[in-house]
Amino acid sequence: MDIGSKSSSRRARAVSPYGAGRTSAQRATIADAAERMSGAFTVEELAEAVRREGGSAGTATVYRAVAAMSQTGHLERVGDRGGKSLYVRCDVRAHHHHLVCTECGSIAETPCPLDDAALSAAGGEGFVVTSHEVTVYGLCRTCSGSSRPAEES
Amino acid sequence: MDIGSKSSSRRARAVSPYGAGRTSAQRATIADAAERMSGAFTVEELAEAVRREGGSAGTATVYRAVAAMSQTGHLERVGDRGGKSLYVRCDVRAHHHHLVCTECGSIAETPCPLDDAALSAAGGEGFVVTSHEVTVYGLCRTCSGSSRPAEES
DNA sequence: TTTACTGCAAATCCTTTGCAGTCTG
DNA sequence: CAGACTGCAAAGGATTTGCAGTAAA
Repeated sequence: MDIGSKSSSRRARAVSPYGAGRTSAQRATIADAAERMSGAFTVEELAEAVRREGGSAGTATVYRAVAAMSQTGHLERVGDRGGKSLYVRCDVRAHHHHLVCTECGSIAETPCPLDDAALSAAGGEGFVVTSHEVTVYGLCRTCSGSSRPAEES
Repeated sequence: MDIGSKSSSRRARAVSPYGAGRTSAQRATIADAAERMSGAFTVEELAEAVRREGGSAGTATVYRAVAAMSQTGHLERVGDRGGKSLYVRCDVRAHHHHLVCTECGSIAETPCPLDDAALSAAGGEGFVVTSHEVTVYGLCRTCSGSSRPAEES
């Protein structure tokens, strides 16, 4: 999100493997770690994963890498957990959205359920739709199977 | 959002006028100011609006009021601008989503473009859909009229 | 050689919290 | 009266930034 400084994803030159301008060991390891993460993760968790993989990267570096990868679409921010931003790795190629399990936090991709007609209809008269975001919350297969679907504050 | 500390919008008892437990002058003024805000606003902007209306309310109070109103659905967080959370006043009664103008930041409501079928289809096998969020970005009537409709997702 | 990327630590700064006093119900 | 709500100021804590050093191109 971040309204006001909307993403205008103009792409002029081919992006580097991981969205970075240069290929440093850290950026590569960070991208790799992100690739292996299952579900959503915080920057902090990603940093831990990097170290676990044997790499080293300061907090600032991870933050900067995440920012870079978010800009190229390799990563996407999908909300927050306890004040920390949550990100998920994305398949840059296809337009898709996310299924978020409110029980365990796992995230899965889902094809876009909206077509152009639905979108322009949503926009209505005078509103030019340029992009959209859809997030579906619920219980993943695992969570819906074992825990009671109860839920009430 | 805030995955992990879900939102279960089940309401048990009738809510007070503005979602507060008690009706203090501040809460009333804050709710009023929110009512008058056009588009999205930050807590800080809401506080300014309150003072402009002649009321007084400390920052902490406004934050607490916003939190309370968010919980009752009178306010909804719709992203952030420069690190500050953005909120919009909502019509509590109907299920709807938001149209966000990426040019001026104004926000409008739009009916939900998804039906149950589309939702369960999105969830697919094993995922139990409990709620969802849709945000449509584009240019509002005003902005699309005067500025070039460039940009593509 | 140029300059993007790193790291560390200091700095930012939005948001939350502790507490004592005030006011609603 | 009980306990919600306020305000002020002091945390709290995620994210950013300055700077000098290192390495990719």
